[in-house]
Formats: sequence, structure tokens, C-alpha cells
Amino acid sequence: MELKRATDGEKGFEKVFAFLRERLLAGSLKPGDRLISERELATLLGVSRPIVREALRALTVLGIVEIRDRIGTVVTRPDVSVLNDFFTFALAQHADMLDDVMQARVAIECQAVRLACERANIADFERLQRALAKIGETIDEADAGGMADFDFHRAIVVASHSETLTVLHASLAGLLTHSHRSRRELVQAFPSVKTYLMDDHRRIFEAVIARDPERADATLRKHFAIGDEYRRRAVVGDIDKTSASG
Amino acid sequence: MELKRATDGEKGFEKVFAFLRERLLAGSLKPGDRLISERELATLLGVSRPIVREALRALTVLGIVEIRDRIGTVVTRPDVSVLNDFFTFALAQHADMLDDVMQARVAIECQAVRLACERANIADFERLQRALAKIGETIDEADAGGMADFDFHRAIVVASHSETLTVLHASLAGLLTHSHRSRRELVQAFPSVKTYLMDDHRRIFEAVIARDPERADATLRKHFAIGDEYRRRAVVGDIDKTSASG
DNA sequence: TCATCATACTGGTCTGACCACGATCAGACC
DNA sequence: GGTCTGATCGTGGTCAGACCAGTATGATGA
Repeated sequence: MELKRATDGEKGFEKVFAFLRERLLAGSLKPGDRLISERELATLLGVSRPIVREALRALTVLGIVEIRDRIGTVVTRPDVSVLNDFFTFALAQHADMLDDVMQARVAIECQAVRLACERANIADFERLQRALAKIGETIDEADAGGMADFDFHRAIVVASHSETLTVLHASLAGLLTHSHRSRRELVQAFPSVKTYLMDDHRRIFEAVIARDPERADATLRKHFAIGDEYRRRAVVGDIDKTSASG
Repeated sequence: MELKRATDGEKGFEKVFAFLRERLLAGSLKPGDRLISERELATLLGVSRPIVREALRALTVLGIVEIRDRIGTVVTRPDVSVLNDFFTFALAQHADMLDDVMQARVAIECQAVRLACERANIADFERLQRALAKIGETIDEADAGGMADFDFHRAIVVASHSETLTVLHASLAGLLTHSHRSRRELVQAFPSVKTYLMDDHRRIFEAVIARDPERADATLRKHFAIGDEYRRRAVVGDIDKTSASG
């Protein structure tokens, strides 16, 4: 029974995947190129079409390729947003990881704000300013306020003009939306949070405008620390105080 | 004609993928669990087995699940090595992404070193010290030196005791190894790199020992900046100079 | 009690078919 | 001649049923 073999050691899926990987890494398959049809690929490699589809689907979730219904399979420009899927799965395992994820968010944003100081352009400034204004307008609304808060922070990362940081931030943000919302609930508990929210964000904005990375980083970092402090006090039911540890 | 079912709008692959994603994100499917067989899954969701296999394969390349031949499909603890696949593809066509990823690495490590100052224990200190010693021993070797360098930086992240930061850092590691290796080649070009490598890492280590987050962050950040400067000078063919912009 | 073997699983794969729709080109119409 | 229309072909999307090769398990025999 000379089943298949001989052609190469890999079996089925691996064969197809390796075949495509080779072309993709070598550059003979570039973004925009259309692959040959699944049927051709199947006969070419001596496997069945379902196997070919497994390989194509694998490349799809890796963001390497896009399967277009009734059109064909085309090579896409690698998009970092694939990481989103992975991180969602990877980080959603434990709920107690929220604090930990927050640390990663701080890491990303503090680096982003530094880069933003160097790279931000007029459009970035305007976006930040709009987000800042929005925070002021929605200071008393929980949902809208939370979104405005997040938009500002996202604007910082966007202003860094780093795709990697942007994607990582977006991935982590999904897990932290609750954090943002609960933060806004502090507004009711602690009136001083209002000035904290406005002043902090404004100071960060000003530091970026001044293109002062050190100050921007420090201010943003302090902003996070104070937010933590507020949440901590909310947990223990402390009364309002303006100061908070840094 | 009850073609597709009205139970859900998604079709085929999406249906299965969404079904499994739900369980995985909700936590009803935890690492170590064995999924029901492909056949059961197929009948349960009203799709064919090849479709189920597409979904399982997708989860496999995402590192969420492992298909064991003739055993079954089990949920794995998310493994970052998947991201290496992605980055390998991405970089094959997009070499300029390296700088961008480097920014993410700086972000992660600088935050990690701050946390390490707070959380590092004796074991972490010892690991850092061993890594530091290794850097000194392998200062003249390209490969071993690069590994020692990377090990030190990884030890910092490990000392942060942040799973998320560790995961992110490890995921970027695939790319960073190249960066690390090429960095070591600078040792030949610039003798002063030796002292730079030793002194910088030692200073970082000392800052962590002193549990001084600000100094640790600043030192590490400067370390990266000087490394960049060396690489820049290597590109333009500059001669050796000890000082570098910070 | 223990070793052996039949059986019922599992994943891995193939075959051949159908559907719905986009693309294409020939033919009809203006 | 040029444009519009429609049939055909190709594409992905899916299905059903089958076979293989091992694993795991339980029944059977020693």
C-alpha cells in the first residue's frame, strides 16, 4: 500500500502549511497576491481539500491570509490585531489577573506618551484636546465619562505612532473596560475625583504639548497611582480626601 | 427549506469557533480540560466534521488548544510561542517593524523593572546576579553573550512577578533575539561596548537591589538609548566613542 | 489475580458531491 | 460598433459517509 508518502515526510496539514509558509517567508508570496484555488492546491500537494482548508484557516487566524468568499485566498499585509485574539484568550483565564493586566497597560501607555512627545503631530494634539474636552463634558456621566476617559488614553497611544503599542493597548483595553467603568463610579463616591480627572488629564496633555517625555511619563504614572489609591479607598469605604500616595 | 438553522446567525466555522471561544473565555473550559470529540462537537453544533476541525486547527495555531492524535483535543495553557509564528511571518515582509516592537519591549521592561524593585525576592536577586555574572563571562562571545544579555533582561521581567508582562515580553522575545545577537556584534566594532554592557547591567541590578524604581527605570531606559546609539553609529560606520546621547 | 485480545473509541484523512455567488465572455440588442 | 444581458465556469463553503491507525478499556481466558 503506497499510501502517499515519498513526496515528503510531513503529513497532511503540516505539508500544506509548510508549503505555504515557505513561499510566504521566501517572499514569493507577497501581500496582495492571490493563492491558487483550494482545489488546485489540494491536487498539487496530494491532499484533500478539507486539509487545505485547515491550513488556509490556520493562516487566516494568524492574519497572514484572507479567505474571500467566492473570490479566492489572498495574502494580506500582516496585521498585529491577531494578537488581540490571542491575548483575549490568554489573559482571560484568570479574573484576578486584572491588576496584572493593568500593569501592562501602564507600561504601554507610559512608553506611548514618551513617544507621543516626540512624534505627535497637530492632528494628534487636536484629538487629545477633543478627548480632554469630552472628559469635562461627561464628568458626571458614568458610561459616557468612562468612554471619554478611555478615548483620551487611547489618543495618547495613537499619538505614539507605534502600531505595536497601539495594538497591545487595544488588546489590553478590552479586558480593562470594567476597570474604566468602575473608576467612573468613584465620581459619585469622591467628589474630588472630578478635579483629579480633569487636572491629571490636562497636565498630561500639556506635557505632551510641551514635548517633555519625562514629565509626561511621570504625570501619567502618577495619574494611574492616584486612580489606584482612589479605588483602594473606595474598597475600604474611606471618606473623601484630595491627597493620595504617589 | 430549513437550511441553516435559526438558532444562530453565524455560519459553519464561525459558529464552532464562537462556541468554543465562549466556553474558553467564560472559563467553563480551562487548561487541561479535554474537549468532546470532533464528531460529537459536529453533531452538537449541526456542522460537519471538517468544519469542526477548521475551528480546532484555528485554536491550535492560536496556542489555545492542542490536538493529540487519537487521544483528543485538550485545552492548553496559552503558550506565547504562537506569537513567534506570527512575528516571523510579519517580519518576513516588514523588517521596519523591528523598531516598533522594540518600543514595546522598552515599555514592558521599564515597567517590569519598577515592579521588580517592589516585588523581587532573594531568588530573583540571585537570578539577576547569575545573569550579570554570565554577561561578564561571555563578554567576548557573540552567541553566548547575546543569550546572557537576554537572560538578564528576562530575569528583570520575571522578577516583576507579573504574568502579563512576562507573557508580553516572551512573545516579543523571538524578535529580540535577533536584536540581541546583532547587538553583540557591536562588541567587536566598539571595544567600549564591553564596559557599557557590564556597567549598565550592573547599575540596573544595583538599582533593583536598592529597590529604587525611578533609578532602575531611568537606568534601564538609558541603557536602551545607548544601545540604540551604538547601533546607529555602527550603521554610519562611526568610530568608537564612549559617550552617547541619553 | 493477571495477561491477553476484541472492541469501541479517538484523531487524520479522503472522496465526491452540492450550494450560492462572483467573474467572465458570448450573444443579443441598441 | 458599442453596450447590455445572460449563461457558464470557477470559487469558496459545506456536507455526508467512509476508511485508516492507533489508544483505551473492558471482557475473556489462563
